[in-house]
Amino acid sequence: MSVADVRTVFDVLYGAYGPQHWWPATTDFEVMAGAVLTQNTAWRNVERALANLRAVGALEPAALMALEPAHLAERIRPAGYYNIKVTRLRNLTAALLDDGGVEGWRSWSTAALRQRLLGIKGVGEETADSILLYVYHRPVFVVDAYTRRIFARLELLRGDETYRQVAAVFEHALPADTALFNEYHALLVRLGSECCRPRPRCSLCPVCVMCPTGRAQAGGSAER
DNA sequence: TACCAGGAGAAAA
DNA sequence: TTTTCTCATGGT
Repeated sequence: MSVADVRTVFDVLYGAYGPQHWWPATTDFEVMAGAVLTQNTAWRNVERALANLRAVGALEPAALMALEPAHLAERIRPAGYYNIKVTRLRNLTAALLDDGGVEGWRSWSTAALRQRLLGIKGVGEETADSILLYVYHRPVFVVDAYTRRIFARLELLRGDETYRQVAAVFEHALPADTALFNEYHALLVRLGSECCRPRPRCSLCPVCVMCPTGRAQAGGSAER
C-alpha cells in the first residue's frame, strides 16, 4: 500500500462524510472504559453499558472499583462478554489508580505508556492505542477490524499483516498529527459500520468507487 | 434462525 | 510459533 493510497482513501472518505468529531464519549475515563467494553462489540451495545455505569456514578475510577464485581457485571451486561470485561475493566482501572489516575499517565512517554497498557491483562494493542490516541492525544494509528476489512477489500492489504505492520503503514504515510489520526479512524468506523460489512450489503458507498467487491456487487457500474 | 459486532487471552496443534 | 477456541448480548 503506497503513501498515495493511504491519503486517497482519507480524501475520499472525508469528502463523503466530512468531520466525525470523535471519540463518542465525554470524559477521559469514559473513553478508557468504552475502549474495553467495545472489544468485539458493536458500539450501540457499549452505549447501553456506559449509560448503566453513568446512572450509578461508576464512570469514575474509584467509584468503578468500589462497585461489587457482580454489580459491575450486571451494569455492563448489554455490552456482552460481561464476566471477562469486569476483570479487564478492573485491571485497567486498578493500574490507572496505582499510577495516579488519568493525569498520572499524561507525563509518560508514548512508548512507556504503551508498554504499561499492554502489560495490563485484557488490554491489547487496539485498546492500548485507542487510549493513547483518544485520551492522551498521541499520534498513534488505531488499527481495528474495520481498517483491516476495508483495506483488504480495496486489495491494499493482504489480511495477514500484524497489527504493528498495518499501523506502521499509516503512521509513515501520514504526518504525526493526532487530529488526523483521530479523523481517519473515525471515518473508517463510519464506513465500516454503515457499508463495508463482512458480507457486503451496499450497492454503492464512498469507497466502492475504488472497491473491487463493491463494484462487482453494484454490477460494475459504481457511481455516486 | 443464523450471523455478526470497533478484541484479547488461553489452549491446542 | 501459529491457529483455534472461548467469552455473550443485541440488532438485522
